Amino acid sequence: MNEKVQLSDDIKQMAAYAKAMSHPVRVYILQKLAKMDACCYSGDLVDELPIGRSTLSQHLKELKYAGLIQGEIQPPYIKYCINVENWEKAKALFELLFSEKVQNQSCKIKTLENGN
Amino acid sequence: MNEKVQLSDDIKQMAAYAKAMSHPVRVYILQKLAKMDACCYSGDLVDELPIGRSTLSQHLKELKYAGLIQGEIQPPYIKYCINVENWEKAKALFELLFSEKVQNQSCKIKTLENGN
DNA sequence: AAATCATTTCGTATGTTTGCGAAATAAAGA
DNA sequence: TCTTTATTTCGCAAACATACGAAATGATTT
Repeated sequence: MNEKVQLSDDIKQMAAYAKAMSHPVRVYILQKLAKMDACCYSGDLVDELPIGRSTLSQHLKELKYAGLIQGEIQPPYIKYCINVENWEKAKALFELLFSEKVQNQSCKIKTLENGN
Repeated sequence: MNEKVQLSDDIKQMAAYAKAMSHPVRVYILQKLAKMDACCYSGDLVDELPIGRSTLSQHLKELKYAGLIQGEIQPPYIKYCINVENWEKAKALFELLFSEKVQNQSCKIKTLENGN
């Protein structure tokens, strides 16, 4: 009776990208790298963000792990920038989800408040 | 010397939306609600997803908390659908981030592999 | 009033994330 | 070679996320 669905690779991939973007510091880094259309150093970031070096390093690691950024060792620095290939993949996945033209349905009344 | 930046509300909001989307089950639910352009019941979902009722309920709660869905009590069911207003907000935030035309930079060589 | 149905909340276990400072690494300059 | 600089890894603590089954809720049907 229960036709259990198996969650597709696209869905899992999208969740993984979303997870990488689920922290304000990481959104900030991505925005900065995308906006600059350029690379930047860990040191630049630690100066402007209210977190410690090791914490920033972990956030960068997360973004690398998700594939959204990449780093090139350029002693004595490491230069980070967007991983364009995966960035486009993420873009496509989010665009696809948000492209559905959602309309207000019958359940307009928010009977269940947010946060409860 | 350290001009610490304070993370903007938009960045925090975007991270919150991303967090809500950071689990495959929740992506699946959002996709389904957006695609159907319709509402659905918790019972419909529990039949097709490989998770228990209480776990599903928590995922729905997360999505409600983030504001991406809303539920209308329609005894004996609860009908869920996309919260259009916030959906559009999320869409706009993601579009803005991804709209930056990123190009390959000098750090094309992935010296740091993903996952390490 | 009792049984049923859909869903949520509670309690609990386990695992993951976030943060820090200290130590490690790795390259460059004195 | 010793020191400095940039970054990461380690070890730890606190907080949060995910999952489950059992109990609670709240409305409907018998």
